[in-house]
Amino acid sequence: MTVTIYDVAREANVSMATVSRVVNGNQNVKPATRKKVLEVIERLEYRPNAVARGLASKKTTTVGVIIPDISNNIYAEAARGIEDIATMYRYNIILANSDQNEDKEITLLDTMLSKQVDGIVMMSDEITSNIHQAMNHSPVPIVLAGSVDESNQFASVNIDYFQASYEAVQMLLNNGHKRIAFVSSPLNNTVSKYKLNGYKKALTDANIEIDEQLILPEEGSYDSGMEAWEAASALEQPPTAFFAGSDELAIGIIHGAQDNGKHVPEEIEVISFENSKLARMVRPQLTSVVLPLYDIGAVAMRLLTKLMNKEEIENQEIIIPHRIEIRNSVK
Amino acid sequence: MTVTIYDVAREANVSMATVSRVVNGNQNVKPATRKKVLEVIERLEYRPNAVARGLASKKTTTVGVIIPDISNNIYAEAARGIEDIATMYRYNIILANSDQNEDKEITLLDTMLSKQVDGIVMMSDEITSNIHQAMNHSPVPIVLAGSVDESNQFASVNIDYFQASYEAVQMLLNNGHKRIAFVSSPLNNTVSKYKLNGYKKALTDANIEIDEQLILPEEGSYDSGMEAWEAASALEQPPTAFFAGSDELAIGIIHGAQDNGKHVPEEIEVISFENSKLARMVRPQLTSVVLPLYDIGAVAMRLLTKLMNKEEIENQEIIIPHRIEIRNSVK
DNA sequence: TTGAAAGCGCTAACAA
DNA sequence: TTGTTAGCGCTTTCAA
Repeated sequence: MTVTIYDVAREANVSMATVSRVVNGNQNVKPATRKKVLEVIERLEYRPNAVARGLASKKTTTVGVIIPDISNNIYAEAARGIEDIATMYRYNIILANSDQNEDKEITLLDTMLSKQVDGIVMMSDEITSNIHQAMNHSPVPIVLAGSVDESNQFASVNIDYFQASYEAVQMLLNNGHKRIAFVSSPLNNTVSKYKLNGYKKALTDANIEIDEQLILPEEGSYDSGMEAWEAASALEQPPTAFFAGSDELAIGIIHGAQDNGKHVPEEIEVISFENSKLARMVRPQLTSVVLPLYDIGAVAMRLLTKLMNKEEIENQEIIIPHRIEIRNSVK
Repeated sequence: MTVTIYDVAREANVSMATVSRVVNGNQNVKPATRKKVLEVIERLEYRPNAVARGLASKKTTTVGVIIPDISNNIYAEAARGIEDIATMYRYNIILANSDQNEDKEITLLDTMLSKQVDGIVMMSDEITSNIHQAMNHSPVPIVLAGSVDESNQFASVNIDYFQASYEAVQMLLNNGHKRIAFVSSPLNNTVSKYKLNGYKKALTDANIEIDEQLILPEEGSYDSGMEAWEAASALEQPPTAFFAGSDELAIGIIHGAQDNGKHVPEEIEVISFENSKLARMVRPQLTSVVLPLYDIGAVAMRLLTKLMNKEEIENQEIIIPHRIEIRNSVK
């Protein structure tokens, strides 16, 4: 029913090997033969079976992508970067959501390997030792995107979260703030930990004592931003500025403040860490560290192609540059 | 190097057929044999090769997902619904972005079929006749999610866009508005066309003449929402209410109005069509038709599993219920 | 309950 | 430049 390479060979009066050659663009085929084969392929509407090809060649030209949650813009943006570069290099992507769950991440790694992917791009908030081990067992290369592995063993693409946070907090410090709140995801998230360290270092360098009450680990959602504002404003000495770990958090904080009659940035200043398109969709618009998610995904995928190709890599832990986009939530 | 079913068979002193049976949960295996095989599998860390299995069984347990753009929240939400149900039924997903481009959509269909997916979920703004034809050539089932095919030939999952729009505009009408603007994506988008028809019908039923100047086809982005506001407010008789095709558009319109000193909803009322999490992240919060993207994706995938399973389907054009979420952008 | 054997559709030596 | 021939790792009759 389905037409196979064998049907084409018969119709064109050549061997399957020759058909295979023309399909794969092998130059060792006489132009006349190629033409004849191509005609038959078109006439029969022959479509090579990638599964059979994968079995024979041990390459599937598909890569696995494990991310926490595609419906979260942060990851979706990265996924787009990954897919664009994958397409550019003629790979397809098997995409799966892990919900940040260690068991799922490990199961997913296993599933993808059983599907014989040629490589994997992974985004994970915390590379636990179990995941570590699973990754080490992989016969194909894996690169971490926007995820840091503290053992520094795996290929990865990130920005310098510590330094970026340091600069963000410094901006607030330069505006005279002494009480700056840190609002970010739970601290088992490795990236958040780096952000916190940057925050602390900036304060310490400015000779400001760290007040644990101002460190508010939240979920990253809009609502938890509002909650963070409430918790912070209830303090005896409330903060006058916020360093938010994401745009949603920042918007939640700003709305929390505004709903209570506070003006941003006149009374409360807020700096975010993400710079998604949301940053421009609030009043005041968000001043934010730009986290180049698309680029992180794209560079990670590009790195993976090199690894799959067994090219020599000078440095497999890539740090891409960051900057701060100045808008109106900071004076 | 990699361990195969053959290695397991040898180690366990059984035939490959028996190993295959235990791996596939076939009941015709003596418990003792099963136990022995399972032990060897564990000891050897045997992982079945899904590609070989796919070639032999002609099933890959993977489905293709073609969507316009994963970095757009609308599609990402649907993708999550698709993936969740796929996972539930033990399918993996090959995800690709089409950017609404007909050529890409057709190429993608072809690529996925060559990878031998067992089925396809597709989201597309316009099912052109070329796509139509490509879909008809598919040996595996395809279901459209949140996409309407005007020929009514394919399985699909949608809400009643016409009726939902009718109700939204009616809500504005009931508040006394006579000049209501329609702002939505370009009208080659089939869904937008239905929305426009709902809008027109509501006006006509209220004996209000349709003013083409109030129909503003935009891109769907925040910026084009702002532009729509500007264009509309520059009219001799500007609209007093807006029906926006997406949350971003609605927010752009609201900010456009607010930046020019207008109050929403006191002076300008806006109703949206989407109800993403953005709807709550503006002031005033958006009153919006809820477009249940996650559900659309989930139901589409569920339908696909039935089709792949060759189950009898009573109705392959599913319309799921919609409602309007009342918030504060409408009085 | 188990095994033997024939493919699934293709690639990749190797030979000619 | 082309063809022959083994596989790739598994499923699936068919027999035993």
